[in-house]
Amino acid sequence: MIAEVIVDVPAKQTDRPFDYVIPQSLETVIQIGMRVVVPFGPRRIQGFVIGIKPQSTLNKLKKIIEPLDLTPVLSESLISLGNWLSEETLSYRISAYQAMLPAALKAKYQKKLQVSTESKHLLPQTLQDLFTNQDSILWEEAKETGYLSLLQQEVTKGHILIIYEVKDKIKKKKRLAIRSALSTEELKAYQSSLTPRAQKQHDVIKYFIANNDWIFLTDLTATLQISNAVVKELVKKEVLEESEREIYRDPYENRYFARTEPLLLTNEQQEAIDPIHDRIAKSLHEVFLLYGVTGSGKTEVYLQSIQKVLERGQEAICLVPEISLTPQMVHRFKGRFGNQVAVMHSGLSAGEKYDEWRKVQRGEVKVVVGARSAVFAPFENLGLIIIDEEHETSYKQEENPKYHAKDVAIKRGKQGSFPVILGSATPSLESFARAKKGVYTLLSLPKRMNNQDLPQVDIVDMREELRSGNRSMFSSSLLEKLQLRLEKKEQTVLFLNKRGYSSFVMCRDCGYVVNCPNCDISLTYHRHQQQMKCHYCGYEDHVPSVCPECQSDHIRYFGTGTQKVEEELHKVLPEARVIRMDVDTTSKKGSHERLLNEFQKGHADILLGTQMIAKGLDFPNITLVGVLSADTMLHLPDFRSSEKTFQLLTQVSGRAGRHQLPGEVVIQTYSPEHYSIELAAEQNYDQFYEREMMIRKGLKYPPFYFITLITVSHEQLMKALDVTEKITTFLTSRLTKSAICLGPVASPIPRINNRYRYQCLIKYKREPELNQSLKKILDQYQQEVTSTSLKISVDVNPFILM
DNA sequence: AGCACGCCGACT
DNA sequence: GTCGGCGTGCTC
Repeated sequence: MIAEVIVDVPAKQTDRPFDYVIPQSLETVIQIGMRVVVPFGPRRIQGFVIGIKPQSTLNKLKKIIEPLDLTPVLSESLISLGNWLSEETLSYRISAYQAMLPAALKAKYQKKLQVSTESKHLLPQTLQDLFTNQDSILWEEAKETGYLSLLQQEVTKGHILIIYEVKDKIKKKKRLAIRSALSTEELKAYQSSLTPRAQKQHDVIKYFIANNDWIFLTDLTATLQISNAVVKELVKKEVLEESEREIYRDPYENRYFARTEPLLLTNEQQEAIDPIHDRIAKSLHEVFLLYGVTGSGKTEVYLQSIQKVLERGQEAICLVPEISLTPQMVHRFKGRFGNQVAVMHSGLSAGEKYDEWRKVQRGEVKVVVGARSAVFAPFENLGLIIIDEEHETSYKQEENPKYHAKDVAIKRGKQGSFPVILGSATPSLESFARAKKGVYTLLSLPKRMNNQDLPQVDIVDMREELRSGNRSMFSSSLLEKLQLRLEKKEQTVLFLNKRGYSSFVMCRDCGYVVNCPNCDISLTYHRHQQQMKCHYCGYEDHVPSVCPECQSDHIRYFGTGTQKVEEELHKVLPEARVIRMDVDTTSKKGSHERLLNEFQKGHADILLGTQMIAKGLDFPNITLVGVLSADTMLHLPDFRSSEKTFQLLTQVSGRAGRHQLPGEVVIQTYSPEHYSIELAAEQNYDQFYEREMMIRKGLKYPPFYFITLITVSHEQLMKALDVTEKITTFLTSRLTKSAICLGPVASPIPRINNRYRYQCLIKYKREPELNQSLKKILDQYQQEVTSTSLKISVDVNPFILM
């Protein structure tokens, strides 16, 4: 039989199946969806079997070397989903398949030089020394010895072989398990033959007479209070046998989740859930937009919908944005569905991710809660996909394949004929517009659960503060309220919006800003290392003490980091206990949850943080939320900046007063009259939607138009510009009249790592030929892409326009 | 992506 | 006359 294999070479020319003979011995083993090792040119590489057929049109085929899996890692439906994904995102099929699997399944390649014992003595002395203790050395190491040409001579003589190894990236975690090697009768006989002094052995035998199953060595020694030696001795005597047993790493091991029962739904929740339950029962595909204000009980709707799916013997996926940020969410799912839940998020190690994935693959769990890539969970009988906080940008992957989890979810929903729920308090304009058009079904939860009032929001004009002589980062109003909370022993959350607002070094005399020499952006100041770093290429430099332009020593850093805010806080409120949450304090595993726990227990008065504290916090004692700089991302070159600002502010404000105590919110801003800030303060989504839609319509942006962004980069500015120009001309000629092709324009970051970047932005309504045209472009420049430094990136529905 | 093959300049 | 530079094209 012949296998069609997609090989692990992400390139245009290899983005198609290659035929291989399945050797007789593997005919019953090799299945569609398995990873295999195949010879490819002189190398050995990994590939995916995507088809099996009796014959090939070619006649001199190579053989599959070996399978890498015992069971397929991709089902046929996931393979076709992968093909769709590569088609939609214009990426390679191999990249699409790999994006659907845990990283642990990506192959690791090693090139080695190997010498056989017979030919070892034939080598020149210098080379023999290299192989004294080993039969092979890594190619990389060989390069460093400087004997590479000498070694290559031996390769041609046939004394040394070049071998290519394909390995899995991680090892399976194993533990030693023990069981009896004898029958119960034999054990009893052995027991009676023991001397009375061998008490411990006696205990072990007694245990195995009662239990003849496998037990982990560690568990056995712990329960019987014995040492390993006792067991090892019995293994040696062949009374017991041992075996390496594969185990799962459970990130939530030893954690207790209080069991919860379905809550009684409010009338509104019931009305929202009815149509969902109906489509689940009828196995109908439909997309629901669940639009519910913060605290309206969306999660309970999710949980009870999943319940329904499980009762029908189907499985469900719930996507949440970066789940490690919301341990509370995990608690709710584990509490309701116990060990039927697998959790997948970026906080897990590669091994843990792999283990969670395998629980799904083996059918040991029925529910997955996870970040973006969990949308590919290998369930075979899916009944529901939920996307919580559907407006979140983290659902879009910025690397190839540049997919949006929402599109994948809907595709799977259509294929499997089941509903998809998109939930948000601040839906993306795209989704809300679709709901209004009837493409999605709108379900609303307009009221908070306990009818709590929305918090009182104050907008503080920081320009006024400055005029009245307050140069600190806290307005007098915020400071006053902070003091009041300290007295009343209530908690405050301070939110610093850092995105698009990094600390940079500027000369106060001449305005010189320290820039990266390779990229056209300013270097970011890193306080703890006293260094300047470029976030795009990694360039590092010292902080200058005098201005390189005008020699003035009035050069200092600008921008507000959480550390600086913390210092200021200590100055003005020395008695306040502050917990700071940012990338520095949460980089260690589990530290995120630990800090939140401390805050919840009341070990601090103020929680100070960035983006990451905007979601999921639901603590009864928080009565004040302060937003230190509401408008920093309003001025980014992004047509979604108003939308993002509105969503973020609404989100943050929702943190206050979720329980008995009423909440207050202070928003500090330099543009208090901006509609996204004013309307976020009122929590007025509907009016924001209307305003923003008007603007989008005028500017021909989504949801009125689709957009696709092409970015061309090259070491030479002229080349990048020239190619972009040609692409723009080509596209303009092939698109319909209603499409707009903007370009070539310099990218908002015109140079990264010494590569100049130009873009072409396409806005269109309906362009069925677009994908075809884009493929043509990629084909056209394929040669230049491989031979010169030209790079062309295509992003269909981009979220970042840089 | 790698790697071999192949055609030109700088050395023993 | 050979070593090694990297342009070109292929990998079942």
